[in-house]
Amino acid sequence: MKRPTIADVARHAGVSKGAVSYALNGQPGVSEATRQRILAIATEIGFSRSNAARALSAATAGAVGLALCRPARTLGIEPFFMALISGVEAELSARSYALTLQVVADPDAEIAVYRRWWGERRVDGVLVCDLRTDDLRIPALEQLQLPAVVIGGPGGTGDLSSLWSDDEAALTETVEYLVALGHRRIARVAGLPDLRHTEIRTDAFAALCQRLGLLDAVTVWSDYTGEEGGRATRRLLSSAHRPTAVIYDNDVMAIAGLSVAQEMGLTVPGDLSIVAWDDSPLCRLVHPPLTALGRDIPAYGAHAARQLLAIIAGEPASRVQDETPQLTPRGSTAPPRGR
Amino acid sequence: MKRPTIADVARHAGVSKGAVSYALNGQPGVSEATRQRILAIATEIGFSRSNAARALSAATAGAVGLALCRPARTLGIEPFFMALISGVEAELSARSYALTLQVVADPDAEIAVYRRWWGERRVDGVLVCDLRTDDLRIPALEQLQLPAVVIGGPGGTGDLSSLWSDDEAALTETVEYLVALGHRRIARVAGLPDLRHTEIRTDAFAALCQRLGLLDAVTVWSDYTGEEGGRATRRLLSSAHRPTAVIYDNDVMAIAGLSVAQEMGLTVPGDLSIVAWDDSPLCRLVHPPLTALGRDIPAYGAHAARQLLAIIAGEPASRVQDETPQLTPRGSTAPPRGR
DNA sequence: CTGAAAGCGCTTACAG
DNA sequence: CTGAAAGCGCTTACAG
Repeated sequence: MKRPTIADVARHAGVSKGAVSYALNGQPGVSEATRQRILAIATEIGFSRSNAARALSAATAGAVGLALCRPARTLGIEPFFMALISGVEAELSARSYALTLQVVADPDAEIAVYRRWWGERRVDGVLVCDLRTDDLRIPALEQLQLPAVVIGGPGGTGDLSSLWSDDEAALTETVEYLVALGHRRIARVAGLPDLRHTEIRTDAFAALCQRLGLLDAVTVWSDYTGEEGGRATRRLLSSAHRPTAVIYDNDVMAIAGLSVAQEMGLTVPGDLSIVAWDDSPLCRLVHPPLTALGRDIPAYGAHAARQLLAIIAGEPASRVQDETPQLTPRGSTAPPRGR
Repeated sequence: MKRPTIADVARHAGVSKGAVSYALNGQPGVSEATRQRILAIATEIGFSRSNAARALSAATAGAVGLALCRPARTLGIEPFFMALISGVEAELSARSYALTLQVVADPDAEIAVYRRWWGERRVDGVLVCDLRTDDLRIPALEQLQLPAVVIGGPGGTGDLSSLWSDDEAALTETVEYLVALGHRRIARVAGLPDLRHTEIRTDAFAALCQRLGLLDAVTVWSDYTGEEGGRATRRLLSSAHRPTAVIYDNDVMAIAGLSVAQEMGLTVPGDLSIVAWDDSPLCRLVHPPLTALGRDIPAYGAHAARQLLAIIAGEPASRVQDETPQLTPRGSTAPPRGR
């Protein structure tokens, strides 16, 4: 099939190519009547604007980039990313932007991808995930002046726009809930230690437990995989003063922790209460269903996308706090059985 | 930052823009020495080719499209898609192709996306998932003459290329294994009934069970969600002649089934054996770990991507049978407890 | 093996 | 409000 071009529309409408372009872009330069006629003809002959030509002359790619920098095995299993992507994508496609996705091995490779995207004019901006402490991607993006929204923070995002949720508040709510149930020995299985939000949660947990006088509070680090989450749980439950409640930094590790508890002959929630961060359908899949900290992740992604499109449109950088995760109590938490 | 263009490289190298283009594309027209010199200069001044300009003049988008047509809630939770995407992406980025992702609501919307991508010259080809019976996307893509690889089959893919795994063989291996363990009442919780691979599995299951004289063999349909998988399991386990083994069409439903069995006071594998299709880390997360039919899904995605790139490069359509899923026995299957 | 030039399909100042 | 024209940064026949 031969694709119609703007010249075909112009010929059919009896106007110049320029007029068609103005009509298509909703810009002044054509009368409303002419605009409508041009648009109708464009639809009629099945015209779509060539993205390449538009990208070249208008210096806009019509696409937004997302580089995902976790090992493939972690990526696949956490529902978080797919949920985020679906939200991002919904917002982008409503505004006729495409989403370009790339999986990278490490932050250096990710920076290389940003440079290439910038050089190739592949994307008009990027969404940055998994903010780290002293994240080298931030100065790299600042230097490229590539529009970007960092999904993470607050803090550590330089002059770039950012979007985050109040993990400190969510953690506080969770710990206070567990304390109200009667727990005094609470542990936490954290995600990768150099991620900024892990750091925020760890600091908040330490400070809060000290304030509440929970001396046995301990954080152990993991990598978000079920394997590591299970191992960490096994270690925790084997210690002399084993915790009566564990907070996990993601759903997958929490489910692995539940299995380990069952395997060690402990009942949940009788012997051990479990809370999962990042509520997902997985949490309702297991028995007992997991108490979890949830938020609307597709909406989170949609907000980030909208924020990025605003910056691409020329608005100044912004820092936005999104919805705070809410605790949904389910069957995995209860008062500790008296011992 | 000002982006260097091909003209800058040409000036630095003291050659014409055409020569730089030939050097970049590895085409005859420049001597090997000149090519090396041009490439070195390009790297030195940080040149990347504008994708827009290349797309416009070479009539190639440098991108491949993937439209995902499941509701967001199913998408996020099944590890399958992320694993597939990571494999696709690895293959594409190794050949400097980008992956354009779009989430769509239904097959009609998906066809509209293909038309738009074609009209905008956004992608050079597409990967088609979730092949259905009488799939309208097939004639639409044939009409557009948009290069495509259908991940699914065999059959029902018209003149398009396709890639599939032998689900009939995998199902047969599984049923024979369960029968060897002593199971006679085997049920199957299937995915969406209008998906081609569900149909293939259902037909194979019915034929095989009849051949083996398993008269209670029953297939119930579901939608891949844990919720529906759990409901189907509850129904099966409440029937007078409840099955002693259930085969699930995905990992998520199998885990939900396990929870339901536990909730109903049945032990797995003592009272009920469970097999999950699409082995994933989730299957090893639960207790007992699930016996599962697995294959290398990133490799599957990579193969599909490679096949598509070959077609884009002008090779004829091909139909390829990929690796057959392998059964990995774990703790969720055993001989049925005598009753 | 190399250079000059047309052309891909748009957008956008610039005249009218 | 509209038209003619330059230009975006490449690729690719076409001459030399």
